[in-house]
Amino acid sequence: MLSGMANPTSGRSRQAARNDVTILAAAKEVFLADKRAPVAAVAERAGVGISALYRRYAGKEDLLRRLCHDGLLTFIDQAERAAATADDWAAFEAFVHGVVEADVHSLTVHLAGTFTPTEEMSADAVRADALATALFERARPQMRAEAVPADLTMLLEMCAAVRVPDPVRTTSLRRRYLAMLLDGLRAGMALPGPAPSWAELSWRWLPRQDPPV
Amino acid sequence: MLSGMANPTSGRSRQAARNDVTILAAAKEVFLADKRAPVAAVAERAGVGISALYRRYAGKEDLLRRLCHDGLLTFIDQAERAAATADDWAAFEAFVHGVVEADVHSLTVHLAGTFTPTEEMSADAVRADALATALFERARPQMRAEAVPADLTMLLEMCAAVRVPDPVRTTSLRRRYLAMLLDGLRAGMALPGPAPSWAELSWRWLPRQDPPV
DNA sequence: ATTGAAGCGGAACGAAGCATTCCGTTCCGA
DNA sequence: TCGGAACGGAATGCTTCGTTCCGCTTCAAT
Repeated sequence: MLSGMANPTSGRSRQAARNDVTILAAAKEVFLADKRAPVAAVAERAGVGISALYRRYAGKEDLLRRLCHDGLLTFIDQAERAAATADDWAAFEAFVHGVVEADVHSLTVHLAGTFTPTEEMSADAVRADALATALFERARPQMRAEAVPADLTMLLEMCAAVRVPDPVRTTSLRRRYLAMLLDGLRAGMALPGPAPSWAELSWRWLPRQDPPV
Repeated sequence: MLSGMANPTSGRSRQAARNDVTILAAAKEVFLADKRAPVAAVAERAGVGISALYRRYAGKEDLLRRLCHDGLLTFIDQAERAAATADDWAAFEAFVHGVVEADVHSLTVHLAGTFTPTEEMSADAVRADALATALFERARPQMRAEAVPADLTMLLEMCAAVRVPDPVRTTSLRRRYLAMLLDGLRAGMALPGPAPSWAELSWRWLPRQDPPV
């Protein structure tokens, strides 16, 4: 085995390695558009057969879990990068922008509940929450008085609801309404009703079969 | 036929008339929670058999259409009531509050596309849009410069995305974030990217089978 | 050249889920 | 007493999907 794997663009294992990322990217696209999409749709989008997919993942749930975990890691990454920014509000803003841009929210929250989470995932979720809360707290002095960290979750949720057929336009529009939301987060009169508690939002992570819209 | 229908709370036709509203209310609840819910779920929620439902509607699509049309009429009604308010911003605010409170948005936009609309529905949709735009225009002087009527659609969309298992709490939280959104609609610096056009938002009314999450 | 197996495509299979129909029953109203 | 409106719910037939299986291709080591 002189070469190990000789040709960089050819060879069986090269193709296989490329399929790894292709399938994952296809899965992200497909499940972002429809979280209930069939597995076959992912394979079709990736331009591979179903076997290529089942060779890599034990089943649909396994793929979903991987996708969700990847999103969670992106979330954490964005938080850590943004935390380096000196200005408190700028750091918070950079973080939220990064999360919205990457469309991470749909991958985590919307897919959560469709599989039983790993312990590692749960730990990462806690870590992600801690990082996000820290960023929020830094920026809080510049927000209206009633703002709480749980509001961040809902802001992201609302941004994820902005969706048109064209993905590029979707991103553009999300920027628009994120700006509005952040402006609303900073100024205004007293907000009606009690703020959301963490408990009220954590139901998303519980296993469920029902498809809320 | 002395009595016509004697006992007000009993009698076959009385029960039937009551089922009319019961089924419609059940359908609203069920399809609000999951627009892809099976017809049987509606019957179960209403506490009736499936026949009782199929006696009233030609099929699932028929029921969906009816539900959507009802929502559209509620939307129009809210707009007309709000239009009577003298203060321009107060009128707009009352309208949006009313629509969010009634959770009309999910009934119209989210259900649109799951059936072929009636001509009457299309006409009502145009009428609804005109009324909403008028309300918007009246309040526009108090908004940030770039605001356009299409923004209203997205604001409602974002409010509809606020959802927790408890319906009462959902309404409460929507009030909270609607307040934030309206504050953001009024003040702030320049918004990024072009505003949405009507054409970009009208795709929702086109027949489709895909379930965008 | 041979060959063993990794990778793979896609048909086939079996389990669900669901809209709709059908039939037997109940009970109002004359 | 009786016709039939209204109904409950099982039965039907179809579609959708996750998963498995079989045979083919391709690569690398011999």
